[in-house]
Amino acid sequence: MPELPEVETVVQTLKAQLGHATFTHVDVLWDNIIAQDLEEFKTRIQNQTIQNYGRKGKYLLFELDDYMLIAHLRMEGKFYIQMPEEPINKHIHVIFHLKDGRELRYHDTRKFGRMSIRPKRQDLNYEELANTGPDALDENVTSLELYHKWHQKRIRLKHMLLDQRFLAGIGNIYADEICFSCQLHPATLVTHLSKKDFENICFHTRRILKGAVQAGGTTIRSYTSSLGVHGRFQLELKVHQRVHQPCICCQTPIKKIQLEGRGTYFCPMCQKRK
DNA sequence: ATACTCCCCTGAGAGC
DNA sequence: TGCTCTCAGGGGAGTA
Repeated sequence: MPELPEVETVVQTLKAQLGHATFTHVDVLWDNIIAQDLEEFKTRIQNQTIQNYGRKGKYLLFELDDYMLIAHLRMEGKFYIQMPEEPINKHIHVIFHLKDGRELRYHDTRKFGRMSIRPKRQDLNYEELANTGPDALDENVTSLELYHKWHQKRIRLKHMLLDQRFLAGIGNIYADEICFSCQLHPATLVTHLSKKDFENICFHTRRILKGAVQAGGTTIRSYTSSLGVHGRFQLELKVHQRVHQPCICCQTPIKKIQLEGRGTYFCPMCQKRK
């Protein structure tokens, strides 16, 4: 599923392939993808040119002349740039028509993704982003700030990592990888974490996500209009999806448990509960 | 304020 | 082979 690095790859790829494209109109084939009044969405997109591309956490931000097109891919959302004559896959739910004749098509097998168009504003205070904290790659946020804000909460480490108000962009896969790199049990209570632990969490979060962005970036050339734009995570996962396989550090079989309703992988030897 | 539960969806995999 | 059942999962909404 797309997490921060995949979304970043999508942003960069669309920027390279679409540039300052202009929308003529949009066809919506599945209404629930649109998180606002459908007619309002359709009206606002007309004749808008993309001025800039951005991202906050897992949200894609297309800055238009007067509006911001905000999209979340959730589990399986993808954007394709295709020509009108290309067949429309059954999982295509939104078709943006471009002035240059191409189409930006939104593909989403499970229909979990959402998008909306809001009047543009400088402060990024869009309702969609209300629960989105600082971007995980925003270096201006210090571990000490995060420590003061979070260490007294009665939640587990995995919960904090998945909470987009902590650092936006971390999903289930990277949360497990971060816990592993920090040698912390995902069920550790946040109140038991030290300032040093928060330092490690920030360091490894950024290290892992940046590495994944790089990996996504390296495959950017392979994207074509028919291939789809969805980002690829090619880094080797150290614990996630590796149940029963030996830990790369100590050979202990990786365990899988349910935590916060999420499948959670960890090494019972390397990651001790504090 | 915080903590659950439900919901949105489909494809994959299990069981028969 | 083919049917039915179960489940994953980000995040918002609703409820306790």
